[in-house]
Amino acid sequence: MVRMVDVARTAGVSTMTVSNVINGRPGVAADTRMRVLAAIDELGYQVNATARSLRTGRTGAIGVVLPELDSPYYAHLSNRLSAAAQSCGRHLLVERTGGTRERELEAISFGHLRRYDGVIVNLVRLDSTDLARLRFESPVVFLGESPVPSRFDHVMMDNVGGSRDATRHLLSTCSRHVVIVGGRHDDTEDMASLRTRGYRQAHGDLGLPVDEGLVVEVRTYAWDEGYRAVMDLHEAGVAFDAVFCVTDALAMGALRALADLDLHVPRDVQVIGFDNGEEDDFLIPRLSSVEPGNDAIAELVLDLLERRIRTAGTGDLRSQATTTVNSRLVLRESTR
Amino acid sequence: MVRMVDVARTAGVSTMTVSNVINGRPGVAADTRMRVLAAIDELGYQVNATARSLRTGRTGAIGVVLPELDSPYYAHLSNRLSAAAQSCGRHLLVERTGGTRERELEAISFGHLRRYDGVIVNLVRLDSTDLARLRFESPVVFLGESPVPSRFDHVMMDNVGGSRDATRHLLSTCSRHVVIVGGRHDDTEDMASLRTRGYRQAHGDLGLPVDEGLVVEVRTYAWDEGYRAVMDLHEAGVAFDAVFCVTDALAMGALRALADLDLHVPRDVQVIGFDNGEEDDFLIPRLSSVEPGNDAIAELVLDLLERRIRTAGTGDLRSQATTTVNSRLVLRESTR
DNA sequence: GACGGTGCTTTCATCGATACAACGTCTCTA
DNA sequence: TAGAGACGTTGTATCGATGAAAGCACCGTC
Repeated sequence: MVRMVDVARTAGVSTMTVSNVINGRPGVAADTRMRVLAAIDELGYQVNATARSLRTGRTGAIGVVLPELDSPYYAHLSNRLSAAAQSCGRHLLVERTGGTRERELEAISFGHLRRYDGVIVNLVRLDSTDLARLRFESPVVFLGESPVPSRFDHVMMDNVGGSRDATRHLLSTCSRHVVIVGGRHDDTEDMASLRTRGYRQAHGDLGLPVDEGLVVEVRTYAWDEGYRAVMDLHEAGVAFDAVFCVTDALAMGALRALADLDLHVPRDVQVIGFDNGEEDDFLIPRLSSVEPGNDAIAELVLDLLERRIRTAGTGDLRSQATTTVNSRLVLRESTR
Repeated sequence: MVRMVDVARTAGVSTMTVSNVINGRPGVAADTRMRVLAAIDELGYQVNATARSLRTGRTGAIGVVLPELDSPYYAHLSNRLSAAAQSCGRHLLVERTGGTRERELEAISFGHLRRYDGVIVNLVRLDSTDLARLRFESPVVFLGESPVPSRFDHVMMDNVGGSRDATRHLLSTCSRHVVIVGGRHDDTEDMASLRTRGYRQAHGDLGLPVDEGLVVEVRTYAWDEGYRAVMDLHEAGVAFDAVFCVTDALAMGALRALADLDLHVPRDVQVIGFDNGEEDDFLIPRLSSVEPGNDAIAELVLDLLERRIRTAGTGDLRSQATTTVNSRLVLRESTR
């Protein structure tokens, strides 16, 4: 284990000088710098990030806490964030909670947050009261649907608006029995409820009643549940001529089920997803979807976090707010 | 900032006793333990992971270094690893290199590896000579195709065998002009070359020549390139009756292109992918694919890493080896 | 020759948790 | 009653880098 003091001895200087060279601080004579660099090279020295971090209180890393890593939405999100962070010279680490309360609590625990200079958190289980008693040192930006206390930065997509647009499109193109896969019967503040709210609003706007039999709840938001939902409806003899799925993965499952039932999309049944994943353009038929402003979200989140990190400790917290990013309906082949 | 010494003062003991309580070490009287726990609770104390890590040399985290996070394969892999690591009580962090040489080098640098107790690395740009001059303190397990010096643990899938099986299936079901999308004309040791090798072997086994015009190179392994490859072939007037894609994403693009060309799968053209992603079962048609043993790989990698971590520093390195996990062809609707 | 300034380098305390060795107290045995 | 051993606790050095402040040359100026 070669330490800074070893480099210093080899170069015939003090550790402070080595530190100055490493951190590019001024006030080191050119030849001294050369000697130090040579010693570093010779000994193969590398800074001990842990020691540095203990001393400075900074880690040089930012964290991203997500429920899952394999759903297309989170996969794209983490990739986007990572690429963006990289381009502004930051190290980004992704971790997964599995969507459990216990691990979400741990992820936002004081001790855990301190591992990073800043953290981006997407919670799905915790609610405002869980967050209320948190004392933060670490800059945090929240992402996602769960409401957070107003003193925190929070970026969310326009779940209600996006769903309303999607549902309205289905209703205005002569579909009369629009299923929502991944909807909720009760109205809380999670993703499913918000998207269902938009679905209800679209019906209300057009003076149409919502048939609760067309609101299908799911256990997960993955492919198989979308498939199962459509199959179950069909077996139960429920008539429908459009399906709005609250995620693209559900929509993929729904498309597959409709194909198995020999129902043509979009002629017999229209389908719209949510997330506008890159793969939507390659499905058969190409999937219409709500684009929640993915790029804008990633950029905004990093921007807010960067600002928090800069102003950390100054007590300057004027900018906290929940920002809602506009969504946009992208129509492809699965709709008329 | 509440420190251990604050807890100690409040509880009227020394920091060592607090440390013993926190780390569940024996030799603390029951009532002392109670007082310490009460003090911890009262002050809201949380261990400073950085300081602990500096002292012990352990971080409690293991790292996963991947080229991308949004390709279905890596997304599933990271999710699997994370879930498995969690179930054996370890904290897992994922980072992305973007597939650049520079960032891959940084990721396996001595200083960077020390951030973790152990690291799982999937490289795509570096070769054996880059790795040759590395001195590791940190336990590392390599994943993926690039060959690594024999002193390291390395888990890879059976790229050649899987591709051979896939190609053989296509050839033995009366396809005579099998395209490989994502193939390579020259033979190196990267993923594309290995999978092309299997493709060539299958031809050789049956005494058939390989038409280099059917070996299509790609820039990335994502959807759009699969689409483009098939479209280009068609526009060039190349005749083919089967497509083997070296990743599932490419295959999705290929399926989409074939649909646009009004070619029926599998009647006119058969398609096989590679990776056996969960979404394959929901594509139209359901995609036949090579299952590379994803679960086995994740389990094996963590197991090897765990062993490395345990034996770290003991100089006990007998177990290094390249392990190849068996692959298996999963036939669905895109093949006859 | 004394003085002040500048440019470079060193000294030393510090960050917070851990582990070794030592210590005092108590109990048990010879 | 001395000696050994177990038990619980404490003092202190340590991990490796950092930063404030002090020290030391060296130069030009009056």
